[in-house]
Amino acid sequence: MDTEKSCTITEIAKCYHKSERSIRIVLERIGDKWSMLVLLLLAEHGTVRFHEFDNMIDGISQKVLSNTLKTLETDGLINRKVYPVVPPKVEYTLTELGTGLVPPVKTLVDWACMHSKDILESRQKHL
Amino acid sequence: MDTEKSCTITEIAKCYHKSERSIRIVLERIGDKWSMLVLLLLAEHGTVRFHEFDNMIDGISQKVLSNTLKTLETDGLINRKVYPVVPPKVEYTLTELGTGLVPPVKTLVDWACMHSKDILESRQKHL
DNA sequence: CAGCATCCACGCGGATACTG
DNA sequence: CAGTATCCGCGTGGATGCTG
Repeated sequence: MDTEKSCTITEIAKCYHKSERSIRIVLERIGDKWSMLVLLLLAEHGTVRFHEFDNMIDGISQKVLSNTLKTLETDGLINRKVYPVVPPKVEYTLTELGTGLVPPVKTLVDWACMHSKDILESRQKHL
Repeated sequence: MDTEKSCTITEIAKCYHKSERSIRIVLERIGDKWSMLVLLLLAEHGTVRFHEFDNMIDGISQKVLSNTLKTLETDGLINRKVYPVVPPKVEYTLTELGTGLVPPVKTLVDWACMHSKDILESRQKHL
């Protein structure tokens, strides 16, 4: 019943507030501050370690990075591979599912880049 | 300097935390609870009035709907047309900019519909 | 190195009541 | 009809310090 074959927006609107809806999950993941950035960095670099994320992403804290990675893993979008060595080594990669999400997200980001001026101008006007 | 022609993710990662970045603005808009639903409903219905949104969208409050519409207007994604009659009549439509955002978002929503099972299963596993 | 623990501030979203 | 006004709870994100 929650297979969500009914993908007309009008249908979705009637149960959108139920937080279990996967559409909400995906959109929330996209909207949370860092998830999509992590996803796209993985798409660009293939394999990334924790401290590499920390270096690449300016302004993120370790806790938030940790949470972001954990949630992405829970949602099946990234893999976490731990090497049993000292000092510890952990590598993150995209899953197949995560890889599939990259193109649509990239399209969106490209759109944002192209129309940044329009949006910022509109904001200026309405200030 | 904030023209954001540099659209490699690695570049974006270095200034992503600055909230003025339009990429963040767009992703936030997508991530906030109702904006994309409103956008897609407009894409499906063309013109929608305030109380029609209220009826179509289950679980939204008037205040939140009002805020959502206001922000979308500020960002230049929707138009607000007021008819000077009693009782008041206000119609919302997509702008050109907003119309352009629809296809990428729709792609994302379709992806979410198609892979909802995968995500929910993965969540189950990791609970 | 790759994190967890703790504490805190802020803002979003929700509920309810009121108005031009 | 199409909103505003007010109040409130909660969760996200941030800062700092500690650990296997």
